[in-house]
Amino acid sequence: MTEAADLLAPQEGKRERAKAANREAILEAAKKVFAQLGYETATVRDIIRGTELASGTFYNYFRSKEEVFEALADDGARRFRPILRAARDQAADFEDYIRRALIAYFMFLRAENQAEGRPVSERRPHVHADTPQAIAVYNEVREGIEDAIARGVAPNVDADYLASACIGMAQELGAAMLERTPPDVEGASAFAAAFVLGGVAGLPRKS
Amino acid sequence: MTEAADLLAPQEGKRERAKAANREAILEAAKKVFAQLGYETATVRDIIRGTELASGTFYNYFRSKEEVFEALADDGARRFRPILRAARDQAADFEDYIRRALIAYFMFLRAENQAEGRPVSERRPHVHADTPQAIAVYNEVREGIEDAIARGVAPNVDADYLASACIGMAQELGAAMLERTPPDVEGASAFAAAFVLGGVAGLPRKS
Amino acid sequence: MTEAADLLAPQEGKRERAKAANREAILEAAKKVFAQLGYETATVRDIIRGTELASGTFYNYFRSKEEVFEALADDGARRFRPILRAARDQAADFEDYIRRALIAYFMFLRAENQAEGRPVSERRPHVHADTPQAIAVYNEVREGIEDAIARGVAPNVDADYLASACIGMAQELGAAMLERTPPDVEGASAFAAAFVLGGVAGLPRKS
Amino acid sequence: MTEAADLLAPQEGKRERAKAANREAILEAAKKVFAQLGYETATVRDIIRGTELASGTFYNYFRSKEEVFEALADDGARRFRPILRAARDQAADFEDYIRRALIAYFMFLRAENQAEGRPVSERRPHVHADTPQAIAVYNEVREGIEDAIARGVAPNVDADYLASACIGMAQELGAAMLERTPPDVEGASAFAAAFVLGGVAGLPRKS
DNA sequence: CATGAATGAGCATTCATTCAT
DNA sequence: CATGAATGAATGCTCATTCAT
Repeated sequence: MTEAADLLAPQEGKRERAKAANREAILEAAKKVFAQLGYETATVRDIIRGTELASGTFYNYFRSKEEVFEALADDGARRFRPILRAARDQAADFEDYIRRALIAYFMFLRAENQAEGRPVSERRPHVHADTPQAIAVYNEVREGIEDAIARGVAPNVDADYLASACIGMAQELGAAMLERTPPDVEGASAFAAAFVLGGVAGLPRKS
Repeated sequence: MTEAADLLAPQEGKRERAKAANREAILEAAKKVFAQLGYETATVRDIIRGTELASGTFYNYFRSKEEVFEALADDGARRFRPILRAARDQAADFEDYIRRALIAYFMFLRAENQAEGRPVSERRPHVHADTPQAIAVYNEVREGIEDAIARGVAPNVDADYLASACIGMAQELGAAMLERTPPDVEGASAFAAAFVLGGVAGLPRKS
Repeated sequence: MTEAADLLAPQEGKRERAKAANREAILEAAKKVFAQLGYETATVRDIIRGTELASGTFYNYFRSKEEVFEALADDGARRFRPILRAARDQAADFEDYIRRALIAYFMFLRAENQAEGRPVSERRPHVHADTPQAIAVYNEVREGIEDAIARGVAPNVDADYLASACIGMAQELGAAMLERTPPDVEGASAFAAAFVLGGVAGLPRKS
Repeated sequence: MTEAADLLAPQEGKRERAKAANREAILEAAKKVFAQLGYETATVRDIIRGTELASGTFYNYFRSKEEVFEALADDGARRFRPILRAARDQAADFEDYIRRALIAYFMFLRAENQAEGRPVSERRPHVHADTPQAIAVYNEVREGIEDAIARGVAPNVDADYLASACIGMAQELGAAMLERTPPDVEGASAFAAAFVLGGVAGLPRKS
């Protein structure tokens, strides 16, 4: 506000830096907590317990658990969208697009989960990842597929069903991939692409 | 309650029958409650509220919410397994098996969910069905597929990946199906079968 | 429910008795707490701290602080109304009615507050009693006065103003009375009656 | 910090003026907030939100919510006392004094509350105004009455009771007046004066 | 065995107050 | 002095679970 002060004071911004760091700390903690406990089970207290902050401080940054969740989802979407977009732009044809998209997806998945995942043996067996990023990516991919069909670059099949099928497959395959050490993005991508392309080929065209 | 039985049955077994009836009532209520509220959101109180029993009585039958959940899952599995088994036994070949299994799966899904579903618009978008039965069936199907590959009736591909892919696809497709009114088991089954069979055909054989 | 058992079991009802006792304990504690701290300042925890019950137990009896408050107010009203009614029915004329009503009011006040009042030296100086009973009685009295004017037994003056004036006077006078030891109901009643009757006599009649 | 500047200081006083302005801003905001929310419900945050200052700044001027409240009360008293004093000095006799004092009181009340009042329908029915000024005036008036009796210009009645009666009446009548639009100071004053004078006339003299 | 009141840990959230900047 | 982020105690309330009846 006072410019004179600004000139003298490069140390101004310490507060801003702390603020950003705290926000990041909360998001980081929330990411872990959501991954380990799931959205419903996770509590705001679990999240702040994962930081060095006090309970009230959480509310200086987010108004609720829901809001952190959305911030995280936005973040995931923001980072994944351009990747998927690039895949689409560079793709020669539908087959190429599928291949690129799947590689992008599995790479993203590995990147996001390299930190630490849910303990291998779940309490709730095999209920799907409801982490914010997963959901964001989920939606992104679904749109991509529906869009491809709408634009006619993909065969004219039931778009909703196809998107669901691909998404479900990729999601579950992703989980399987992540359980291998190291997660073989290559193998999973190749498998998924072949499966989808073969699958689409076998599908009945819509009237 | 069942008068005929009462007539035949001096009073012996009255307790047993009451016990069984109570247990059944709890399971029935739990099924509805899980379907409507989801596992996490549902409370033990929600469940007993769905019966005519007192809260404490719940604990004479189950030690916790988790335990009812598992009982329900076991129940689902117990009822689905023979159906799947029959599909396998009657199947002429792999293609036929897949078709039958998928039809069985989607029919089971519809049957389980026809009662009353979660309000259409979820709070958390597209987090998977976490009803006990779905999970049970999930595992059943996975075993079926892995078994088929192991027995050589299915092409020699990565079993884990294939099972995951099929399961994920079927699960998500099932969700999409249930959102159509009425749920078209036929369409979904046909779609899924074509997709899987095409997909398998496109898959690289393992060395 | 089982009548036979009922016959055998005079000890049945232990639970009911405990329940009633607890309810009473909460009301009793709430009465003290509201009197000492005021409605706003008082917390549910303050109330249960005044009993031997656990925090959650409060909610088996009342849904909120507001609800205890109302129960207390209802209670006060229920006990005061017949007294006031009797005063009215037995009164020979308006003067007699006022006298009786005021005596009834001050007696009720003494009875309610004989237990223990707010510490003489308040933190918030002289903000009026917002105890449930006081409010209940307040409303009762106001209605009595307005009714008397409406029925023509009282001089035709501004009813709203008169009720307010009487109420305010009685309230404050009551507080003053309670600070004398022992509270002289007689003196206060006589003073108040004379004041009101003289006051009414001096009032301008409405057109 | 700049003491030197202060000593030399053409610009001297800038700080003081800012300080005074801030203090005033807080008091002004507090007045509104207390009037709208009531003392208990109002929070320090509500108050500073009504200024352009930062939360911490509040504590450079007042140590707590309680302290602002008292400052406001002092302020009210400081402004009302001379008015009441003037009424006394100009009064020809006791009757005149009462009349003038009540007019002064109701005018002051209207002036203080003309800005914006609490929403008409209170949550808690008819708990008295707990604004600081009202309390200050309350005390001022009480002293005035007790003083008058002590000085013998008023009839020799129970001073404590008379003060209480008048105060209570005026307070409640004031509330009733404020609920009329526009608040008729004239009518209320006339009513109150007639009531009090008549009332006093009817009172038993002390031995 | 059924009952349902009691329990108390736990949760989300608010708020007065402090203190580094 | 002003600032506003951090703090953590306190609050209302829920809920799984226990246990006397």
